[in-house]
Amino acid sequence: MIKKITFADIAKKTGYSKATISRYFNHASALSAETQAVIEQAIQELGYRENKLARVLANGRTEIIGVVVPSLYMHYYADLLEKILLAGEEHGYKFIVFSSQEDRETEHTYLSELMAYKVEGLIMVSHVTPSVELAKLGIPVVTIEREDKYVNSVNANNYQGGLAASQHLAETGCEVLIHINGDLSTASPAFGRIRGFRETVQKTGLASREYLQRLGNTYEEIRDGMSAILKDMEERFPHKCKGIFVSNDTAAGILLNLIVQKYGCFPDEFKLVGFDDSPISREAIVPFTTIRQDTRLIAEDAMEMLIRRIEERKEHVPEISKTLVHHVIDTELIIRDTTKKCMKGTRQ
Amino acid sequence: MIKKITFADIAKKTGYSKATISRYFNHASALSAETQAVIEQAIQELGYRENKLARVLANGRTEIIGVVVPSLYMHYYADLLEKILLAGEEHGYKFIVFSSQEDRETEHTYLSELMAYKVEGLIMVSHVTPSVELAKLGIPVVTIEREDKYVNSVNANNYQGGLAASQHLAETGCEVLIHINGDLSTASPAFGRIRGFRETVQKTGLASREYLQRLGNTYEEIRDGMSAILKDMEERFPHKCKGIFVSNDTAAGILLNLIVQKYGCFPDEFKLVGFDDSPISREAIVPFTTIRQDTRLIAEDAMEMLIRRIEERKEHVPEISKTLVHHVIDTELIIRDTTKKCMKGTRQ
DNA sequence: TTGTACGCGTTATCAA
DNA sequence: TTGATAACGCGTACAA
Repeated sequence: MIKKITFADIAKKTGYSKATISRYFNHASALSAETQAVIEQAIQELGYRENKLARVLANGRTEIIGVVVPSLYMHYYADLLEKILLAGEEHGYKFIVFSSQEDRETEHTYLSELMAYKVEGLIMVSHVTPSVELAKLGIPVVTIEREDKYVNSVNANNYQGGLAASQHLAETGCEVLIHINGDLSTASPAFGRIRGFRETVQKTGLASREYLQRLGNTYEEIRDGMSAILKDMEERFPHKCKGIFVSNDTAAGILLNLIVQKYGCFPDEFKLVGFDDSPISREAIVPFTTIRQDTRLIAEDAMEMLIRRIEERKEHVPEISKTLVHHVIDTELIIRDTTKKCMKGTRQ
Repeated sequence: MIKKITFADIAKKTGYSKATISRYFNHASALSAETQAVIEQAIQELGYRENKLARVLANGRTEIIGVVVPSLYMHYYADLLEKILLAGEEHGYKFIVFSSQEDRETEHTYLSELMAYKVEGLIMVSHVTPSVELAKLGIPVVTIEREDKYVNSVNANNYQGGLAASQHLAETGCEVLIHINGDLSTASPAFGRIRGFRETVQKTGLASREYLQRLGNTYEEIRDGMSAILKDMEERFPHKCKGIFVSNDTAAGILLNLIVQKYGCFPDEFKLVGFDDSPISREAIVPFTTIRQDTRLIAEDAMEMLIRRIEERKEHVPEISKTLVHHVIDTELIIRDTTKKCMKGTRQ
């Protein structure tokens, strides 16, 4: 910044024109070897630093993608963001990142900023802005694990995950299947976990119970909720082998602790499966079974999808493609120590 | 992007000049109320979208700050990044974020990109690029919790944290003080934790032992390391009340689990303090005492420091200020359930 | 209060 | 293979 060396300076020093200097950076092969060497030399001597923003004004390509996450406090989002950044950088994209705290208005401001900076596409992870709004932005958008009616998306196969979790519980010999989840809208991809659970209940004919209620965002809230649920479960299904499928690892971990604290161990009477494969599932006092979402795959797929749209727009006129794509990435059951076969086993 | 409306279009439609349209956005108060209304109207009708990149070319201000974190897998970095984003957005800055995976070369590329995009400043959290390099960039730089000899920085008061942790252990009546940490360079701010520990050992005259070795990055590595350390501690100090200060919560949590798994509870013979106040410290089977780094304060301070430098450069010629500033933010002891007073207590 | 004219650093289009 | 010149969209003296 101290002295801004530009193409003009290099041109003057080398005797070539600005156009040739530009070519050196963009189509070097079109220059004679000698020219390249001369320019290379001058660039070094002058200490030239490229200015990609000026290039943007001239050719329209920012190579910037916008990302909005709901927060980074939750491990899942942080992990996902990291994978998104890595996937995009391989293709030469940079990211302007916003964490919206799930505030609709804030998010609106952020989206305006992103548009003002002419981002070429948007990866939307936050879920407070409806997809209709996103579709209106006029740039390629891919959402991850959120309502996606009017935009492209990549989601985990929540249904399959819910199915795998509950089937696994049934197979361990549980007598009653229990599902703990938030109070989800059916439009949310995560609702698939509930569908998977319900299907298993139907297929197996096992007794069941769903606790669908706001789980809370703080440790204390979640703990109190889990505590009440634990009490209720024990009253309703005493001495039955209870297979519990909790929709996220944080809540699952807290429930696990409540159980271990109460019994001094994780009793055979309980089986537990979480969701996300976040660090706590592995680091818990009893490492617990969970459903892994492959964030790397999800991010790479989203990135590829977005880049494809961006390329399309460059070739086929700026007419935004109206064919929406929704990808679903399979999940994986990670079996750990909370789903050992029931010893009493009336079933099996 | 579909049709790019520019100031020229607004000017044509309203009959005003481009300059006046520009004024509408930058010095609206200098226009008559009527003019403002007319322009406002035209903007709406045309569906104008501002282009902040063109503005950059004209006035040099990108309002973009670069951030490089080592990774987002660790909760501490994700949390810190979130706070940085929030602190900066309040001042109208946007962030291009890179996660370098602690790779020196990758990081070099990222830094070049940031310079090419004319970021106004850099927040550096990753620690593989020495500060001499950072100082050469020619833009304001603030580092957080890393080697900072040649640049401005904000760090947690690691010394105070180490002191508080070990003193607290001493006060609970521990007979031997133990510190587990990585094999740190003395240039690393985190080395202050070791200094704090050592000073407490000297002051109290208690028996002590330091385990300074690579802790590892995976659960398995850390667990194996902790397991060996636990064994060694027990052999060296049988039946003594052991006060253990572990330099991060992940490792502390794993050690805690090993102890609880072995004894079926967290015995009076052990006292434990972690570092970071990451979620695991609260969600562990026995919520454990830890040292909290106020990431919000750290981020806000770093942001303020950086912005100050940026402003300075705008006024006082582009001569980069050579007076370095290093801030230190106090930590806080969070007392939970792993540091209850020793019952046997030969001391106290 | 408003307009004119030029500059910001690069790329694209035509020529040569 | 290279050059001249006009964009790109906005800000800002300077003038009116």
